[in-house]
Amino acid sequence: MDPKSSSSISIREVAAAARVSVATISRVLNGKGPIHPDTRQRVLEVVADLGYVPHSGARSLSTRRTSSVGVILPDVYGEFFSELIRGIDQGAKRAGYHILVSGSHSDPAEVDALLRALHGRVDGLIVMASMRNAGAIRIPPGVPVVFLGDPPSRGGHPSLRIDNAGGARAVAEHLLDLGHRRIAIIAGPAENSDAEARLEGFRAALIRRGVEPLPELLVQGDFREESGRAAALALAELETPPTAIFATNDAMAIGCLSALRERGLSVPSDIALAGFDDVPIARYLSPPLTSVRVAIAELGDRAMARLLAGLEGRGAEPLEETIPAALVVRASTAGL
Amino acid sequence: MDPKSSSSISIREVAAAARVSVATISRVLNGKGPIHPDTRQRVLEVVADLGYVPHSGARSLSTRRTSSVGVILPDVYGEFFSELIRGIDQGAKRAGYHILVSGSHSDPAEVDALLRALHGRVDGLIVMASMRNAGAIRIPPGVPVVFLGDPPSRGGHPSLRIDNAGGARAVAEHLLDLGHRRIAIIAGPAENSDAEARLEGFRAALIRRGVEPLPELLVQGDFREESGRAAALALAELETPPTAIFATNDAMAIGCLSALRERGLSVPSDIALAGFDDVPIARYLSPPLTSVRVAIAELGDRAMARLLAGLEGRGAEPLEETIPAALVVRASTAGL
DNA sequence: GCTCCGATTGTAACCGGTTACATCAAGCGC
DNA sequence: GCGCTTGATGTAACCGGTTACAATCGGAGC
Repeated sequence: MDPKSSSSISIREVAAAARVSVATISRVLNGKGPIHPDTRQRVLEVVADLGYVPHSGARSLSTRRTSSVGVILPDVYGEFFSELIRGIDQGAKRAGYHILVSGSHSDPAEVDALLRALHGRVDGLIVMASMRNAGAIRIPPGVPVVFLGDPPSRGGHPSLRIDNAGGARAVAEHLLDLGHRRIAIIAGPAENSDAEARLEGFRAALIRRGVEPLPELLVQGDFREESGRAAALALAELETPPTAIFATNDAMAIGCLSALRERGLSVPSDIALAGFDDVPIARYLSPPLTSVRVAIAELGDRAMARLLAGLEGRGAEPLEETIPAALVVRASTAGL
Repeated sequence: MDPKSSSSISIREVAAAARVSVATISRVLNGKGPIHPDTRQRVLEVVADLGYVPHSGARSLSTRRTSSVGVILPDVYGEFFSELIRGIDQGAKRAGYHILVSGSHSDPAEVDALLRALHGRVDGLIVMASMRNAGAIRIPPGVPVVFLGDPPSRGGHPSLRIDNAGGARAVAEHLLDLGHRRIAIIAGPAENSDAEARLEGFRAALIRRGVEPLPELLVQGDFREESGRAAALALAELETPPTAIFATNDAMAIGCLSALRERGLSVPSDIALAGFDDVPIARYLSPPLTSVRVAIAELGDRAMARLLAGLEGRGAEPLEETIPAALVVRASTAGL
């Protein structure tokens, strides 16, 4: 009723107030060992009275469990990471864990510093290192880690990835089935492994079907709307414009759409357009955008599940796991 | 070169290996107190050799500083929270802090449990509790906290908010200046304080200019695209449809746009449309969407700055701070 | 030569919990 | 009545760092 206004009280003070030992307080609060009902009652009253809250940091030190996991991402910007974090957080909460999130780590050295800072603060790690240079990351031995995205399962750590190639292949086959042969591709950032997998998956599918990808129909983008705009404008300038465009993510597809409309080109009658990611607004564009749906939150959730499995000893199952990507056909690629 | 493969080594083992005391190790690693160059050299070599990484948890216990702050959000879904987290993370990183994020806390009791679990794990908190029932949250005494959004500065904790009312007013005046008088409003979720502030700000501005908001032009939404669609369809059905629509967030405006186009109504010539948030794609819609730009990341950054100020003793300044919201006019509200 | 001082380093208490082990009393079987 | 088991609780070591205070040592000052 009148909690000490001072900073915080320790278990020993509670013990003194309840006229028992610290061990008893600890046991009552953790439901361990036999405790006399009267004692438990008294302890709980004192605890409530003093407004005592155990110091998790101290508890972690002696139990060697922090109940939290570190999440290291290349960035925390945009729809994708938002969903990813949501999935991870969801999985964490279900298991009573907390997540320590850190983003914007372009530099491997920075990631390294972060890993050190996290030592003793987390029980395990979920690391997404999309950039190529990620190979340099040194995971301290003995720490359970789950990788997201590209890095091959280094050091036997499990990894999860999105089926970028499969999704891209589905788009390619869909466009080919519609009769398209002059298909442009807007690639993502060079150092991004998702971007690369999508590009390669798409090209491979074209080739498999006997359609040679044309160099002049490959435009470099950076996954942002503006680069999609620029790409579309460049493609529209060609003497023989493509009949279809595959943007390797939705943001670029959106920029694309905006530019095509400006140019007076109609989608899909003049040019068909497909994206990747199936962001929530894809279906609300006009025309609604054909895209590839990836269960991003599920990716996060699975990652956390894998990590927790590792933490609790029950180990591996398959070392690599792939989250499926499903084609979602909408009006932007309606038949020719 | 051959770090022990075992889990982890302690400072005492390092001390033994370097033939010095633990105090010396600590001093070398933290740059405290005078250390003989030779000693420092030797210690650093041993540390590198053994791959020793200090246990942050233990350090926190004795220094009583965790270098991390808790971030409690009602949800972590969507563009808004993504940006917010980015801003917070950015501010945190600049100051060498980590962030413990937790979302999806609809229930105040849950938040309460979380606060307890975070005790001793974080130095301070950033709490966003948009839901009405948030008043029940009991912040433990002595913990620096910064609130985001609605809650009045309880217990003298500083709070930051977005200038929802101001932004909404700007939209209203813009539409009025364009000559619109029959203006529909798509409200956000009832229990959301941002939604309410936008709604009220808008209505107040209309009234101030002598335009009475009509009940039949007020549609309930939930901040999601689909509710925007539904609202637009309902409004289009009216005998006298509005000449302009203010959607209290962009997601709903996007749904709206999609429905209007489907209905064959042209924006802005048939109906003008404005949103709120200025999400990245707003400018790529067709027509580009008039919206209200909120520096969300800045909100997060400021919140962290305020919290850090509180942590370092240099206290208050104004207790409440408002992040401005600026009208961004685009084609969706071009002149009549 | 002796005292004093600063540089350097060690010792041990402490942060706030958990828990192995010890203690003590009561109940039980014989 | 005695040894043993079981229940309830206390004692103190330990988790892995930090740091106040003490100790040691070489040179400066007198």
